Amino acid sequence: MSRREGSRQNYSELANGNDYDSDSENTSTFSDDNVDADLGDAYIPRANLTVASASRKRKAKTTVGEIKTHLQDDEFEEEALVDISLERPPDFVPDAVTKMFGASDFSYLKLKPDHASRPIWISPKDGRIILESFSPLAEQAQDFLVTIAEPISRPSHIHEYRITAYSLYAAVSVGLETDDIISVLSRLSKVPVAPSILNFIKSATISYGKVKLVLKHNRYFVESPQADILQMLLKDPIIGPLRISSETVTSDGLVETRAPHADDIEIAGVKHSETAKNGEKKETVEEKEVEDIFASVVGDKDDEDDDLDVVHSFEVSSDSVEIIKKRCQDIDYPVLEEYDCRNDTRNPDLNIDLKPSTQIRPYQEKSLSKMFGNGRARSGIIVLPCGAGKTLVGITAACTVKKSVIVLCTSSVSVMQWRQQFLQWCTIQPENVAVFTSENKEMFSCDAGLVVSTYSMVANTRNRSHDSQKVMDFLTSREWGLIILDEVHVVPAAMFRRVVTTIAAHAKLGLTATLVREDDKIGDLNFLIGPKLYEANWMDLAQKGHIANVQCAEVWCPMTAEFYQEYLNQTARKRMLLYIMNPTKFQACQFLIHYHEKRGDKIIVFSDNVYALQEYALKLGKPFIYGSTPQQERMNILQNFQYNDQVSTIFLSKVGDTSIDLPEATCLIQISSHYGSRRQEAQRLGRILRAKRRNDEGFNAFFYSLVSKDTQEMYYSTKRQAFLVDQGYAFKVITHLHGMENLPDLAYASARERRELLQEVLLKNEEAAGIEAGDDADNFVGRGNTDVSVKRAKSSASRNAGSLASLAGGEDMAYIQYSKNKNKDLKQHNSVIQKLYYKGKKK
DNA sequence: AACCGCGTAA
DNA sequence: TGAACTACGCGGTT
Repeated sequence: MSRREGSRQNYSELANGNDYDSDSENTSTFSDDNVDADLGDAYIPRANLTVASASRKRKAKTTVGEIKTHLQDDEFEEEALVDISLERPPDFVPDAVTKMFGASDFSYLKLKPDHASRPIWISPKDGRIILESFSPLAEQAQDFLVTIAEPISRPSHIHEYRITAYSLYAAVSVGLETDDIISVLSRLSKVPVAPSILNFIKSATISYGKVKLVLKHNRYFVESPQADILQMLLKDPIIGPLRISSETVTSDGLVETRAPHADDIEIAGVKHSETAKNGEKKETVEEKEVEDIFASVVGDKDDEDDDLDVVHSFEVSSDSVEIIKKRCQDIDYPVLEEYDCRNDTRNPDLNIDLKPSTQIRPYQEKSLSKMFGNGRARSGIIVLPCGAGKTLVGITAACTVKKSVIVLCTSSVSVMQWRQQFLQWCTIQPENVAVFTSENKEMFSCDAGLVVSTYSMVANTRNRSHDSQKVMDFLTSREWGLIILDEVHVVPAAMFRRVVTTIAAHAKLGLTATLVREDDKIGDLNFLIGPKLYEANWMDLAQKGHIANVQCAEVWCPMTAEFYQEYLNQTARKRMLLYIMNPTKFQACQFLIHYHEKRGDKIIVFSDNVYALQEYALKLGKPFIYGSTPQQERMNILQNFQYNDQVSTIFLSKVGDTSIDLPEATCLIQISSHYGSRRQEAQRLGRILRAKRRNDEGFNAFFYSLVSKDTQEMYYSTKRQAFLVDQGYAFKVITHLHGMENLPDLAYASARERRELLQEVLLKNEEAAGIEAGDDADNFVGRGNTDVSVKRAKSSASRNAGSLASLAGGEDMAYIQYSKNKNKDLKQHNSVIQKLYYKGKKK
C-alpha cells in the first residue's frame, strides 16, 4: 500500500522540495515524545552488583533503538547527564553513537520554516542522520538514505543512519553523483545541511568511481577516463611497482582504448513480470517506475560522458589485485568493478533464463536494479534476511549476466540446495551444472556452465586429490562472468579471502543476511568484493509478509541458591556449565516447550553446549542432533520433526546454525549460545523467518533466549541481540513464567533433585578441567587473536517487561486452535507452500 | 561408508 | 576482557 503511494508523485515532489501535510508533531529538539509513549510498563528490576550488569552499564552507548532501556533506568539518565557536561575536544567524533541528548540535541540548529514536512535531521558533527519513519516521505527518504548512508538502527519510529566514506563509496558506485546526494539530502533535511557535512560529501566523493578494475582476456587492468589519476596511482609507492608492462603502451605508460558503450540491460524476470497477468504485475511495474524516477531525480549523465571518452589503463597481475584494491581504498580512490557482460563477445554465453513461472519480488528486483543499474554488472554485496530469497536473487543475477557462473557456499548441504534451486527456478540444463565438493568432482563439458562449490574446496592450500586438482585447474584456467559468494561475511577469513583472486570473475556478487563479524575484518569486503549495494529492512519485509513476524523475548531465569553459591566459587571457565544447567532454566525450557506444543508450534531448541544439549533432551525425552549424530539418524529425526505430529520439538547443537536443511519451525528456544556472536543470533532467528503463517491476530513466530540471571550470560546475551535490535526487533524481558510451578512433572522441583544435578555438573566440570590441562600444553600458541571490537554492538537491547500470555496472545483458545490447524497444513503441503511462496502470494 | 587427523571458522 | 568449544570439509585409511 505504501509502496503504491510511494511512486511517482511523492518522488517528484520530494525532488522539488514541495511541502507536505504531516501529522507528525515536531519540536525543535529531537524529541523524546515519539519514543517514550509506550514506556508505560516497565521498570525492570535489575540485578545488583554482578559482573554482568556492571559491564552492561559501562558499555552503554545510546542509539535511538535503545532509548527505551535508558529511560527505564535511572542510572543511565544520570550517566547521560554527566556525559553531556563533559567538555569534548572540537574534533571529537564518537565511535559508535553518542549518548542521548549529547550529540543528539539538535535544538541549537535553525529549523527550516517547513521543517514539519521534511523527515530527516543531520548532525553536523558526525554525519548521523535521524529519520522520522512515520513521515509520509519516509519510504522514499529511506530508499535514498539506504543508498548513501549506513543504517545503524531501525526500530519502529525513528531510524538512524550515518554517512561514512564507505557508504558514499557505495552511493557513487550505484551511479549517484556528488551534487545529487547533496541536493536530495538538503531537500529532505529539516535543517540546512551543515557545511562540514557538505564538505565531507564533496571531498569523499570527488575521487570515487574514477578508477575501475577490468578483467580482459584473463588479465587485469586498472582503468580510468582520466590519465592523470592513473599517473598519480603509478607514482604511489605500493601500486606503482605492481604494474606489468603491456605491448601497446603509449609514452606515458598507459594503454588507450575506446570506452565501451553501455546498452540497456534487462534484468531477468522483470520482463516476465510485466507481461504476467496476475496482481503482481502492477507492483513490479511501479517498482520500476520508482527506480526510473529515482534515476531521473539524481540524474544519470555518467554513461553519456563515458561514451565520448577514451579510457586509459595499465595492467596488473592477478596476484596483486587484492593489494591494489586495498591500497586504492586507503588512498580514497576505491576501484569500481563492473562487467559489461552484454558486450563481451569473448566469453561464451550461457543459455540460461528464469522460468516463465518464476516471479521475483519487488525488493529482490530493487536489489538487482542496484547491481545492473547502469547496464553493466557491478560487483557488490546484497544483504537480505534469511528466508527472503537470497538464492533467487543470485539466480536472477546469473540469468541476467548469462555467462559462466560459479557459486561458493559454506557447506556441502547448501551446495546441493543451490544446485537444486537453480534447476527449479531457471532454465539451465542439468548437464551444464557441475558440483565440486569432497564427494563430487564434476566439470561441465560445454562452453559455458555453472559450478557450485564450497569455500574450503576452492581455498584449500594443502595437497589435493588428483580429481580435485583437475577440477581446480579447470576453475582457475577459465574466465567467469559472475561469481556468487553465499554467506559472504565469511570471505574476510584469512583462508577464504583468497578465493576472490584465485577465481577470475568479471563480476562478484556477495549475499548475506548478517553483514557483521566479531572481528574487525568486515570492512575488508569493500575492497575484496565491492560496496554494499542493497540492504533490506527486516521490519519492512515482515510487515509486508515476506518473512515472518517474530516476537523476541529474553527469559530471565534466577539461579537457584545452590547453583549460585557454586557459581561464585568457580573459575570463569567452569561457570558456564553452571549457568547453562541452572535448574530454573531447565524448568523454563520445559514450560515453554509444553506451552508451545499445546499451541501447535514446531519448536527447535538450540544449545551450543553439547553436554547440556544431551542432558536437556534426554531428560525431556526429545530427539537431538549434534555433530556426531550420523547422517542417517539426522535424516530420520528431521523427517519426523517435519511430518510426525508426535515429534514437535527437536534439540540442535551448532550444527543447526549452518549445514542442516531445517524444516520450518515456528518457535525457537535458545538455552546456550556462542558468547556474543551477533551473527549466530541473527542466523538462528532466521530459522523461523520462513514460517509465514498469515494470521493477523498477532505474532506468528517466537524466539526465546533463556538467560540465567546475574551471570555472564546476561552480558553476552545483550551483545548478541545488538544486531537484531538494530534491525528493529524489540526483546521483551520475561522475569516470570506464569504457571511454571504448577506444571505437572516439572523437573528439578525438589531440592534433592537439584542437589544431584549440581553434583553431576560439578563432576562434569572436573572432567573438563582434566582434559583441558592436557590440551593446554598443545594449544597454547597459534591461536589467532580475535579482536572483539564490537563497533555496532552497542549493548543494551530495548526491552519491555511482559508476561508470557501477553507475549503470545495465547489466552484465546480459538486462536490456539487456529494455529494448530495451520501448522498441520504446513506439514502436509510443505512443497505446495514452497511453490506458492514465489508464485502466487500477494506480497 | 565410516572412521581419523588436520586445518579451519567463529 | 579474551579464550573457549564445537563442528565443518578435506584427504586418506580401514
